[in-house]
Amino acid sequence: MSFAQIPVQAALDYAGERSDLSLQLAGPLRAILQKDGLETLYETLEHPLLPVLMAIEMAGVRIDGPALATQAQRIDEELYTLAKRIYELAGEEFNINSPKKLGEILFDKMALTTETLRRTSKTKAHSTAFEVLEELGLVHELPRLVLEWRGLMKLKGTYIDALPQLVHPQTGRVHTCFNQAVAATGRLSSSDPNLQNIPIRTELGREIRRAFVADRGNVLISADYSQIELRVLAHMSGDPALLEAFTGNVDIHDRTAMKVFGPDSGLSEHELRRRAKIINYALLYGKQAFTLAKDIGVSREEAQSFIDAYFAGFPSVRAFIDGIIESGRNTGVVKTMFGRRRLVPDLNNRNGQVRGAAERAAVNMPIQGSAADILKKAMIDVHAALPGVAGGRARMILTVHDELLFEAPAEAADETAAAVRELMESAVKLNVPLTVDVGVGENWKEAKS
DNA sequence: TTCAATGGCGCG
DNA sequence: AAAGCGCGCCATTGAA
Repeated sequence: MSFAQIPVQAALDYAGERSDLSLQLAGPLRAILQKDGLETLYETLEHPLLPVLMAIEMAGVRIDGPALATQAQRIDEELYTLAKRIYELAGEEFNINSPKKLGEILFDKMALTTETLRRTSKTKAHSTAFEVLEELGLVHELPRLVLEWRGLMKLKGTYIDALPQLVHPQTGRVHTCFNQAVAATGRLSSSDPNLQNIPIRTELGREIRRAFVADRGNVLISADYSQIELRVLAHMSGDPALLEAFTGNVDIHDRTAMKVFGPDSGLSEHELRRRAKIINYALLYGKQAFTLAKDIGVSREEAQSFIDAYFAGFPSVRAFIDGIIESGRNTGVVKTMFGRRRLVPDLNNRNGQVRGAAERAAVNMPIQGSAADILKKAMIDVHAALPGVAGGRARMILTVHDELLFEAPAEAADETAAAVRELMESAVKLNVPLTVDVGVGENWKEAKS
């Protein structure tokens, strides 16, 4: 959308050139749209979305800089303490941020080993990725400390230190750039800065998210689609059990737990739901028993039996997956509900690894892409309605795949929340209801209730 | 100084 | 790491 990545002088030179090129390209590109049956998608979705994205970018988001600065100090102290201990255990000082140096310490100097050799894909060096350090952590303290150090370092470098520097001097807010033609599935991406990967999963992460705040007198309103990809799956596959669960407002993870683990597995409700959630979101895209076993802490054989039970319980899902791969192999293309296309030539690749990866991507695209289509439609509808809501004082300020974030005067919070929920839930008509969770708060974390 | 490749990891 | 998918950004490394 913006010139975020283009140097100023180049942008000046480029502006005129881009206008001319756009004009030259319009004809040929229109012909391609027509040939591929994409004119409706363009006219009704992508083109109307453009001004919405521009409005969001210009609105920006307010960041509580001092709050982040306070965090930075505390993190620095923890990092210093951790590093000192790591150096003691290693018997020398080294760059913990360098996988190369860390590997030399762990595997050469200390001679730690993993069950099976893990090498990085490009350089065939010893991997020091999370799973490796996690395994090494069972027998030694140092890798555990390195993981802790990495977690702090990641959040500090990527968010705590970086975000305050990106506050625009004129607006006092952070303005991202939404990229409309990057993701292969039709999703939007966000860059400079990326506001679609703000932390939330750890306590420190949640602290960072609390630094995304509303202006004085305003509140933030978060509205996110509940399990939208699974609902899209229910709609597209027509699976009776999935349709029934969503229509009857049954908790989908509990339902999967029942189908996969049975009524008397002996597991706690919480553990059942946790495992079922992983299964729901993973199996659809081809997760293997090997990886599932690691994720939920069971044997490979048990994991395989869960996978078998899942597809036995949702038979149309199996057929849906196979159908996408089959038609993709024949036509070279997979599509979303709205007709968005992704070319998948590698479905016929003779290399099994490459072919397998292509199959998983091909199955993922119609689901992830249809969810993206739906959110885009909702964005257009909501943005069009905002002038009539809360006296036109509510603004859309962010979009994150299945969530929209708004800023509105505190006294208009309820009115705005209700309007947003209604518009999002009725943006698209599926064979299952779309439900939206709405929350209000002074900051983003609080608004996600 | 800048760039690209790499390993690694934040989010949905 | 890869043997769920989709992204973008960080620091390091080596080269230009």
